[in-house]
Amino acid sequence: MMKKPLIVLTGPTAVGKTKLSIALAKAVGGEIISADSMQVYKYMDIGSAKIRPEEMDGVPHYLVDVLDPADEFHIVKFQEMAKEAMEKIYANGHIPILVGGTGFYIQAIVKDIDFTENEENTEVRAKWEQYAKDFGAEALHAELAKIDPKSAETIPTGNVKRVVRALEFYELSGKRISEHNEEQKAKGSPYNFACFVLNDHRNLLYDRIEKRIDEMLEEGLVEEVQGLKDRGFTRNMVSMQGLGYKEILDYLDGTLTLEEAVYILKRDTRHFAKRQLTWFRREPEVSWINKYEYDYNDEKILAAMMTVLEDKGILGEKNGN
RNA sequence: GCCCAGAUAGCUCAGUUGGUAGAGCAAGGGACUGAAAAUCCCUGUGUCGCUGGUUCGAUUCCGGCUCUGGGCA
Repeated sequence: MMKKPLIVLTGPTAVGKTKLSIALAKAVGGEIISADSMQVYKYMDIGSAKIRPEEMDGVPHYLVDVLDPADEFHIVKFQEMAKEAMEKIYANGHIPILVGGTGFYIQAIVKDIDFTENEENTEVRAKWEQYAKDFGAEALHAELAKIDPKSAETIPTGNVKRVVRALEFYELSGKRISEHNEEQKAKGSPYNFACFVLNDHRNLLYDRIEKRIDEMLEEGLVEEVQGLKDRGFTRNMVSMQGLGYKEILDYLDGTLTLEEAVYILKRDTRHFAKRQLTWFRREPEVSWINKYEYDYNDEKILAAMMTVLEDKGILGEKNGN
């Protein structure tokens, strides 16, 4: 059976993915699935740089504006929802386009990573978190070394979050997470896919990030966060840990001045963009689209993308319809 | 005009009882498989303001100059 087509458009925050995604979808007859951990949430429009309905220009979007900020969202849920959306898009005779900056989420789809090993169990996780608090990160790490030495070697002692997950994984599934990871890494993709990473010179990207944050503030980011606070959403929720939300929340709570909050927000968004690029760099099968190589011209960029899609035969099936 | 305090990494500063220097932040690199806009790891040479002097040797001591704070007139 022929592999189904899949297009991915990613890149660091604020490079211009959203704008390009619409042009791409129109050129290819695609429908968009957001691979973004914050744009899924309702009421979080400004801070998540969510696409506005009028910007969609008729292109169907999935996984945007569908969850309540109090809802849990994580990679497994994302994968489920995204796959469901893909089925609909294929049924429509269209090509799914995954658009977003979360490399981990994209990989979960492209490689179809298997997360079915165990059910989520907050008790086990809470137990190990408490263990770390009581006895320290080193003691926790020592526990991991007992059952999964390989993971213990790879995961730094200080990264309590990942040590806890490794311990949790073993306790719930009886398997070592290091083995699970190796299996999943070895997998090929079930899709005929192309993954584009949109990028620009680092300093220009940083300029754009800062400018965009200033614009968010002008558009009413503070008011948006105040509104979320009024609705009872709190910082312990995953949604409120998003960039722009946690910092403004600190300001509203009086922990920071607005100036400090904005400084931290800009800085942490820069750090985030850098981390995103680190992730994409190690992905072997991606096509880098450096905007400066195309004179910042969307038509040229689109033409380059179309060439890749044709070479990979991704548009072939659609034309056959 | 006079007095005092500064002038050291992109920024804020520490330090060298004279043997050419180090923290935090920024910046850069990396990891990541059920919190990922999260979590974590690694990376510090710069005319020590300029200019004379003392000295084997000055960023460190002395003089002058420039600039920046603050004070007195």
